[in-house]
Amino acid sequence: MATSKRKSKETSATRPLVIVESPNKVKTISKILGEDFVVRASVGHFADIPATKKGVEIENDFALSYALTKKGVDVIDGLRKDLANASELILATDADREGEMIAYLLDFFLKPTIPVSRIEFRSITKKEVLAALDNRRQINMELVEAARARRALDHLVGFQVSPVLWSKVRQNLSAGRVQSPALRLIVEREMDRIKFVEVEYCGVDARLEMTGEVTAGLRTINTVPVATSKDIDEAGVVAAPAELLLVPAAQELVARLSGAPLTVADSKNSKYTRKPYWPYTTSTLLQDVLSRLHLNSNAASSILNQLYEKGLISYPRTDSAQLAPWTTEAAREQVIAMFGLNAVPETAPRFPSKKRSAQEAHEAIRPSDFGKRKPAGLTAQQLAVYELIWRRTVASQMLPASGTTVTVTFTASAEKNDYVFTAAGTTITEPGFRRLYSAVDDDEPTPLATFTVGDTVQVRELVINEHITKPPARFTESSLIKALEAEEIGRPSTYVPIISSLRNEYVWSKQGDQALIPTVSAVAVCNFLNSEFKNLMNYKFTRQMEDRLDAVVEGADTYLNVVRNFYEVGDATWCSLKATIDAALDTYKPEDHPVKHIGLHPETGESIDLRAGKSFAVRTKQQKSAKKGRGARSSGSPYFKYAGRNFSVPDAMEFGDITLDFALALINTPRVENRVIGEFNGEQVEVRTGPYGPYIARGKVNVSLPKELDPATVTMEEVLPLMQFPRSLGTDVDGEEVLVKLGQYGPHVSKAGENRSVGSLEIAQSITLAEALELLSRPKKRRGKR
DNA sequence: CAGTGAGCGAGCTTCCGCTTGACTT
Repeated sequence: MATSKRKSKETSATRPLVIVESPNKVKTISKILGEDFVVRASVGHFADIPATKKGVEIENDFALSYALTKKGVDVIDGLRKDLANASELILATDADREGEMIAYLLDFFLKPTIPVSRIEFRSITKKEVLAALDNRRQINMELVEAARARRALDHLVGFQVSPVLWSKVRQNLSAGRVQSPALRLIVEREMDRIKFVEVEYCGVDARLEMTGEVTAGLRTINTVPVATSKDIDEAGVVAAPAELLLVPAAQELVARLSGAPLTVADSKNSKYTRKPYWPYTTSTLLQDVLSRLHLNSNAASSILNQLYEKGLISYPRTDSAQLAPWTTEAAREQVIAMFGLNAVPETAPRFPSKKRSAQEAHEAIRPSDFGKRKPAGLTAQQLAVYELIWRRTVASQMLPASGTTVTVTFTASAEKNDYVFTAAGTTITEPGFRRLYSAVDDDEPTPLATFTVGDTVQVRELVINEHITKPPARFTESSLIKALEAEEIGRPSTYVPIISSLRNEYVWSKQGDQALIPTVSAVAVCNFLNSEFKNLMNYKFTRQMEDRLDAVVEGADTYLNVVRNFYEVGDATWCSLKATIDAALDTYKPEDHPVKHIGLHPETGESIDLRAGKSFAVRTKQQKSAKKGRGARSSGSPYFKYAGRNFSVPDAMEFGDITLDFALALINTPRVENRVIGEFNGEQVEVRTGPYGPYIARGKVNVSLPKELDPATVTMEEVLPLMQFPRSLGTDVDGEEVLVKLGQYGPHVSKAGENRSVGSLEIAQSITLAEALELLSRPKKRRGKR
């Protein structure tokens, strides 16, 4: 009998073709299936509906015509060749709605004449993949219909509502099912911060006279609770029965109580238990990585992908925290090896998603091999992320942390007033999962000394702590992802792109800070959408959509009915999108809706209103991505009008800072006219003021005026040093000229298209050829985020 | 990147969800 190996090669023309989504899965699955199968990848979606209003043919029963994407043409070409030699086609795309759509589109574009079947597996193990092969089915058309409905609905929202923004707010803006509620979260939080009323309050701590540091905090005065931040709301109102303690009263109190001992009135024990954290999903992992490693979400997400490509972790885009049985077992074995048999619970905990929209097509994010504790060849950041994943997954199989929390109550009396202080501490008897993992915001439990009821303790010192209530924190990339996931808005593969997309027009951050600050445009768009598109801005919108799609999957509803109801007819869930759009176009008068009424001019009484930029200035997408574009046009910035003049306000300005004082200062700043200050190399040199401040224009070269120079008085002599650029440093041994230039990204050296930043103008002025060549020989820095 | 929005008007912008690479200074 011929060896099976040779046989399979000879008959390769009849091997089944298995198609998955991720190219990174191909190798693993090939290894499992052996040479009897050919495994290929679709590389995600390879076809889409056109990105125009015609993407959904409303007049034609909302038909969708999918066409191959640029990348998809090559993918399908390759797959066709593989198909020509295949005995059958097995569609093994992800086990979720989009995966079913991709399977359907593969079938649609490949038009196979051989048998076709669909299989699914949630983790790539021999057992599961082989079991899947024995469990063939046909493409589930209900799932496909639901996916089409999702696609159509998103397209309709994006491509019908965005143009309304162009006509009512300003050009170049966008709206979408996911991005618009995300924007609302950020803008609403900003408004909460602006409205926030700060309140000063005090606390009093008694440091007890005993060995070891014990501090008891004042809780009540004559049974009236002393207000803490949690008793004070955003409007500065204190919730009864708590009352504010202010500095003078606190000082009086301290004077009165000074020297008085505290009596131990009560000591209560309660059980302390903390369950292990669930294994990571994309959302929880991104949150943890962002808050621990201080990366932006793009960087974090690419590290996850790198670990995945190296085969060190399971698939990084998942909404499931579930572990496959063998993973659970491997994690438990790891725990037992490290901490003994008693460190694992009798039955392994399970982590089924509580979210209706969860598709759970993959496992939780976990190490591929628990034996790999510190894989070699990783960067410090990659290792740190791997380590987190390893710890969290293994810890998920450990015992809860448990112990006892003691709360001791002390009393003191002075001048007919009764004062109650409390102190609390926790003694851990079983550290459990905490031996491997604790969250960033977990408090470290500390034990409290033992007190006997009836004893008295001397007070070493009474300390007054002054506080001011803090406004709610702005969203960070991390907390935004958390909020989106909580509202079930967006999918694991889109959390990071959504943030990038918001950063395009709607949010910005200060250097070195993670807080997301909305632009003025963001507020304008949010105000408009809140007023005219309440449904879309409802945080429940996506959940409502998912319910409707579920009905399609169950066969209780159809694509046409869902999409038509959404767009044209309206029903119990939705009012017609078309009617809403028409109403907005018809009745919304932008002039009646300033972004903000700044105030009245104190002398003239004239109203000063902030308005979004106008439509005449448009920056094309090509220009945004710094490709060759058409003429230099920029996005209109917000402005206010006063006394017939327009005053622009930077779009990236904190909304709360756009006050009447700010406006008056702008109005009173003398205007600097453009001014020719001299000539250089036969070209006129002019000082101008642009949207980014004053600059020097010479021919086609623009250079920002350094801050220390005043545009009103600056002389040719002062700007002469700026005129020396671009400057030749000479030629390298290979004959290439080396230049120093002032460019869009600052001063840099340049040789044959290679560029390196030189950091400062001073260095640019003094740099030598040798230094420039040294810089150019260094590896390129990765392009950093702003 | 480069304006102090008069008027005219053509032409442009835009979604979410799957995947990887390629990546300015």
